[in-house]
Amino acid sequence: MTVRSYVRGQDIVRDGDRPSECCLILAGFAFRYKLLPDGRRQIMAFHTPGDMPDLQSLHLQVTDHGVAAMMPTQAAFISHKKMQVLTGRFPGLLHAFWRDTLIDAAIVREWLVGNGRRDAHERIAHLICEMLLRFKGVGLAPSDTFNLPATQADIADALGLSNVHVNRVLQDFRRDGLITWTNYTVSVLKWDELQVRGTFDATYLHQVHKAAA
Amino acid sequence: MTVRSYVRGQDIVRDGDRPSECCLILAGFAFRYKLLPDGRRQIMAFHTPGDMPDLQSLHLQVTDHGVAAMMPTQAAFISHKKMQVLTGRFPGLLHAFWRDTLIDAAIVREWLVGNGRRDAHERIAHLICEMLLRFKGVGLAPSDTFNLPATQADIADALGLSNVHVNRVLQDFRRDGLITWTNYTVSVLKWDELQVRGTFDATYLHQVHKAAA
DNA sequence: CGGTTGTTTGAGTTCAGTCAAACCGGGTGG
DNA sequence: CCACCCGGTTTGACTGAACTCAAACAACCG
Repeated sequence: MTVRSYVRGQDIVRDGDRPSECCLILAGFAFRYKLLPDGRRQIMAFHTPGDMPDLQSLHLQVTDHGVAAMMPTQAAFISHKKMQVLTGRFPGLLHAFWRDTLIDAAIVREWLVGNGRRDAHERIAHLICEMLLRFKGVGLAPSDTFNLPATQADIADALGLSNVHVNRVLQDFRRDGLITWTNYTVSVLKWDELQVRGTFDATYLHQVHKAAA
Repeated sequence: MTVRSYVRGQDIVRDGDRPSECCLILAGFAFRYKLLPDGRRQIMAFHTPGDMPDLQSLHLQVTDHGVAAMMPTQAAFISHKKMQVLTGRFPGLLHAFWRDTLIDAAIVREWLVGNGRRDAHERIAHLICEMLLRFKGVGLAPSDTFNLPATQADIADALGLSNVHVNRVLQDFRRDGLITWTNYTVSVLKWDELQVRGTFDATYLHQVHKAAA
């Protein structure tokens, strides 16, 4: 097992690789993304410490998307061989990993709904709701405030919008007193209303402890 | 194990259920979908005979989306208990199921890219490319022609477009001699050009036999 | 032969994109 | 210590892809 460090923007896993190890985020923030030939980018997930964004490499030879750091980030790498030994010995672990990839997929599906059928305001409200609950679940948002090292352009690429439009929607939400969002720090001021604006329903997160919010 | 029959539009798995069994499509066609409170719909996957759209229910208590029949369809239901016995006895099966859910997720991610960053022409071209390769893989498109029991409104709900716009794009593709699409039968006439128009790259399908096309 | 479902066409609208410039704060080097 | 730069945010003006609404058309079916 090796640990490596990354700076903002650096690839942790490269699209097209054939990894022989899985990575575990130890500290920092990462996202998964795909690029179209002409440079358009779609971000498909945000990852916090404790996540293993790369579990699929255990079964799928070639990686079909990249993982990049959003800020100084440390990741541990565990060889597939060792993973197999571990899961062979502790079948519970195997099911936990599988479950993890299933929740991951559930979140991507919800994003698909957003990019397909929600308008810009709904998408952004929904994303904030999701972040807050997920971050609460892992202790990254003890109050209704959390740190999110994403630029407005990153948010745009996650939600299929332009950075300009993200900016305008955020201003609307600020004007309406729903949130504050400065300096990579997000605070949710009116949770209930934000949920409504985002047509948010937390079922898809499959959280065991229904985090109160 | 029980077998049930469904008509077009009927739910095979209902959103919000707590299933105690997994379903296997035996014949027909199905899709997975979510509805927003006001009725907007997002289709998240199409399924052919042999697929198990519901594998996630093995690990996630409550279903976060529906599965519905696109035409007269038969599905077999296998209890979770039996699934556990099977996978316990044949660990290879367990990994095959996991792998299947991973590919499923990879396809959803690619759809996310489409709905987020591809325009209408690209989305539709991409979907046709994907369908052709997947259907070839399971013998449903021996030539470059296949049956797809989806209305233009279904396609619209899969791609985050309006039915009217889908119609207009299809006319463009027909005019350019890329495809024909009548009576639920799709033929790809210019595979190479269609791939270009859809910025299609088959990596994400993780097909073992690189299906020639 | 009506009724129903799906496709096609036309006209007008809008949400979000593009382009371009101004602004702002933090870091750096002269 | 300040001028400059750079990444990120904000603002304004204009554009356009895709949507909505509404009606016509076509095919199928009982």
